[in-house]
Amino acid sequence: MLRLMDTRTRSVETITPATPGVLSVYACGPTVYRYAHVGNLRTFLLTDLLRRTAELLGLQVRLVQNITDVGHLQDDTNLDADGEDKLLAQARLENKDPFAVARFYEDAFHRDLALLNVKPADAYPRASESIDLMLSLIATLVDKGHAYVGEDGTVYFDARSFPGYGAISGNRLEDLRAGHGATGESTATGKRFHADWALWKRASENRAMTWDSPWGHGFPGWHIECSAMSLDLLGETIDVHTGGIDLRFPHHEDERAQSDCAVGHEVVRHWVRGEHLLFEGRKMAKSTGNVVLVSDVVARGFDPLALRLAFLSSRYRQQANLSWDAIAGAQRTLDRWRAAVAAWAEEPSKPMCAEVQQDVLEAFSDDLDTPRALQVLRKLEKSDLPAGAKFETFAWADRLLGLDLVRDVGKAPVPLPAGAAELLASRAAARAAKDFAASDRLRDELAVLGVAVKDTPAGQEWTLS
RNA sequence: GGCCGGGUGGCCGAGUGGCUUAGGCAAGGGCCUGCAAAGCCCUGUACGCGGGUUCGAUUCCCGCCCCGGCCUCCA
Repeated sequence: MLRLMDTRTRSVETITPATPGVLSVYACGPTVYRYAHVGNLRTFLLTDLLRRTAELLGLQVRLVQNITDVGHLQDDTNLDADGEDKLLAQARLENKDPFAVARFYEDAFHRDLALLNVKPADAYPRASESIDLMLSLIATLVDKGHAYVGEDGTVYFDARSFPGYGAISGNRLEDLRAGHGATGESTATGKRFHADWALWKRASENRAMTWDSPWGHGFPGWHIECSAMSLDLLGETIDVHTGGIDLRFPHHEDERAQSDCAVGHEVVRHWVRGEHLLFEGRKMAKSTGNVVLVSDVVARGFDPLALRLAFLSSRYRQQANLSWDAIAGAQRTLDRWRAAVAAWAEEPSKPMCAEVQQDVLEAFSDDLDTPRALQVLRKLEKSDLPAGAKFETFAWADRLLGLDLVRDVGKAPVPLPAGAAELLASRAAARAAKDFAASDRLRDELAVLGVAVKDTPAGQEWTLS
């Protein structure tokens, strides 16, 4: 049985799909105006772990993840026609068409997911291609009295029309400060109430990324896209909705209000959110200047899956403090496990260790307790169970871990650099003759070529560094 | 002002009303080795502060301090 921390009820809930056997999951995706940083990816990994666990438990998973390529403003309080969209700002910076920018970073997003072994979702709907869905949802909300056209021509959701507003975030309408952050002053002109938010914004004719609508030429607000696309692709009941903790408010609060008001009942059954990743003690953010990309991890010589392992070593709903040391430590473990798995694979296959298998699956089922699962596997690694059983169990567990642990099994030997074979032969001869001065000199020469030599009872062995 | 999450040994990080009190990294000692490397073994008794509940609290409750985040940009 899969259990997850539901941030609405604030307790660990057993996940029972509304449709038996089929788990529907909606994951808040990226706004594709820049590369995703590793903090973003940690949240996407959460969805992947959920999916892998559910599948191993025998559920069919229907996963939808949106691509936000329009409507996400730099500053949502600036609701006039010049409100700057994140994508438009980036397009201006890069001197490109905004949709070209969006497609570029969307491709990068998919590549990053692949590098982290995150399985693709079943659908990646784009906001810009779901405008009709949003317009019809907005019309429904206006008809039902949950939305109104403000004096500025923008369509707003009436926050006070949804009694459950605030249930996710714990924010009470009367305690919300008007305006942006602590500054206090609202800059929006057409709202009836400061907590109302825009569903459709009026825009001037010459603005890019705009569409015609019954409420004039304009563009959608950020929150409405998730309601529209999730209702369309997953229906009026969604088992699990994932995202980052920072989306709790206002994004998810507003999405819930829109979806529930449109269909008349609770749409999302469970909200699951990943905590922030800190880097060197600070939240990873552009404004903090500590953004790390997958490409940065690769540039430092690490396997992207070392990053995945580093993430697995802490619980998704705990803030984690990542560092280069932590990634390096994960890389060492990853290397050791891959080598061990490859060595075990040489031994006769034995049945999986059922107890370990059960413990690992139970750890994942228990609100994705990956640190515990890793502990179970470390114990197995050091146990005196047959190598064949260790191999089978690790190979099985990798379906959850996604670390390519069997990558080096039966791997063809890597060719030596030119001249290295001769040096190795000379060194073997020198050692046989107990000429250790020559032996040490040859070891240094091989190291320069990138060949690391170590001596074992069976003779010298080498690896490429 | 409101809301959320934390404070665990040198560092990172699990966890728990008592039990041999994770694990990793780093450190020290040892085995092994011609020397290294790798590996293996051993060592280090920690839970922010003050109260309370309890036979017993790091774990539960209250207060306080500190840290991170959110309050209409954010995974």
